[in-house]
Amino acid sequence: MIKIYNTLTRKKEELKPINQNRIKLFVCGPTVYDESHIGHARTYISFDMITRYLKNQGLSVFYLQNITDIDDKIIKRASKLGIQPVELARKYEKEYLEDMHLLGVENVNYYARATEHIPEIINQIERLIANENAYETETGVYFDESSFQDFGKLSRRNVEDLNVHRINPDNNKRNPGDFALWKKRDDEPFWNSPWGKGRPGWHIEDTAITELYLGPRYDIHGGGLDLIFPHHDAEIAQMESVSGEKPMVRYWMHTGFLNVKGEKMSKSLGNFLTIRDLLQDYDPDVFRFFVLSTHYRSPIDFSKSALEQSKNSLGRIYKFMGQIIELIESDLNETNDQDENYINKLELARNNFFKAMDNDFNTPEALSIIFNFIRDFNREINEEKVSKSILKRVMLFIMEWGSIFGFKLIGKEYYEDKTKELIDIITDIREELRDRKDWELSDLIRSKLKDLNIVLEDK
RNA sequence: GCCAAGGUAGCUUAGAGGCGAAGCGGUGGACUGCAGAUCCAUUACACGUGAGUUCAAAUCUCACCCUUGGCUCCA
Repeated sequence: MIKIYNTLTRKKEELKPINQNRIKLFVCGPTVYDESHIGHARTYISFDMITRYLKNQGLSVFYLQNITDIDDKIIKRASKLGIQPVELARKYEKEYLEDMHLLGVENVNYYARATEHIPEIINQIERLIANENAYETETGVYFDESSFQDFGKLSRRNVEDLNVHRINPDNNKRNPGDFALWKKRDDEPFWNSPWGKGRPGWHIEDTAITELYLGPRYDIHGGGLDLIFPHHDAEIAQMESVSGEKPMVRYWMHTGFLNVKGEKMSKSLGNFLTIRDLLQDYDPDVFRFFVLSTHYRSPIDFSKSALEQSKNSLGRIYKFMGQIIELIESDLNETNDQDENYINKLELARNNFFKAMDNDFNTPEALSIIFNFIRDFNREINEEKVSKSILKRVMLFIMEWGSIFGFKLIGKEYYEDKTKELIDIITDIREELRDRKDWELSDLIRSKLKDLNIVLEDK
């Protein structure tokens, strides 16, 4: 039984799909105006793991993500660079997808661009106006917060608070908390609409897209903690007003922030790190392990030393796997009289592992079970009590872990490229040999290196 | 001000009333020609502070201290 922490109820609830064993999942995608950063990576790695686990548990998942490819930031940046907004958006969308691929995020079934769903957006706004949930002003079309009783139910804010802290009141709006569905603009990229030229507001693309592909009600909606308010509250208001059905989403899932040295990562603080910067220095798997070694809802503090720790921890698992494979390829007995005992131990560990994952995807606890298991089995292996058939089962268990956490444990060497350092060591040793006038061995080294197209030229 | 999340060994993190957890790191030992890997032991008064409830509190209650975040750009 999988339990999920639902932001809406602030409780863990049993996952019950709306439709048999199918899960419809939507996660808010990025606004593609710049390179993606490691905070994005944290969120999308988390939902990738979640999707992998749901699939492992026999659920059929349709994972949809939007791409916000039109908004103020894109337009501003593009005009600064003297290029078309669409050009900028496509460039960063491409980089985003490449980054995700490198990080092993590969379970999104469909990416939906906002600009390719303008008719659906307009149609949804028209229905909101018809329902008297929205109204038109000189500057655009706005959602009327007072028309939706549950407004703010996800973030648990009340409307009065929202109105007090409004920064720039727009006098055309009925309530300060009303948000734009359609912005009337004709000096920027625009689309024609019943309200003239303009472009969509921030929140409407998601509900237009999810209504099209997932319907008015679906299972899980995810995103970063920072989207709860106002974005997800706005989505609920829009969709539940349009359809009259509720809840729009059964389970709201939010990932915690990634901080750097205890502070929020931001460009102004100078602690901003893009995925590309990160991957200059670290293996994607190491970052992935780092992310999954903290619960997805907890804040996670990024630092070089934390990544070093992750690298060593992950290395332990890779080494164990290497050892297992080596033994399976050895001439060990296929079975022995201890097998039953080990099958029981293995099953116990496996059950505990799944129990941890069932509990709101508790990857840190699941990892601690894996490490305990590895220690115990290392001990047994040292004492040479384990047969080949057991080792094969162990291998399958670790690989199952790998498939859920997103690590390819086979066919991937776990070491850094130290070629340059290695050559330095070899040439140093050869220099030592030459000093000793061991011409035979130093010539042999030179010729062996030449076979590898590495040419040494002595002065 | 309002609303959240959090403070657990040197570090990174789980746990949520009852045998002191996992990894990383440090130290010692076993194994090894040496090293590594691995194992064992050890390092640790482990639970922000002060009260309370309870046979029993890191876990529940209250108060307080501290950190971080959100409060219409945000993953």
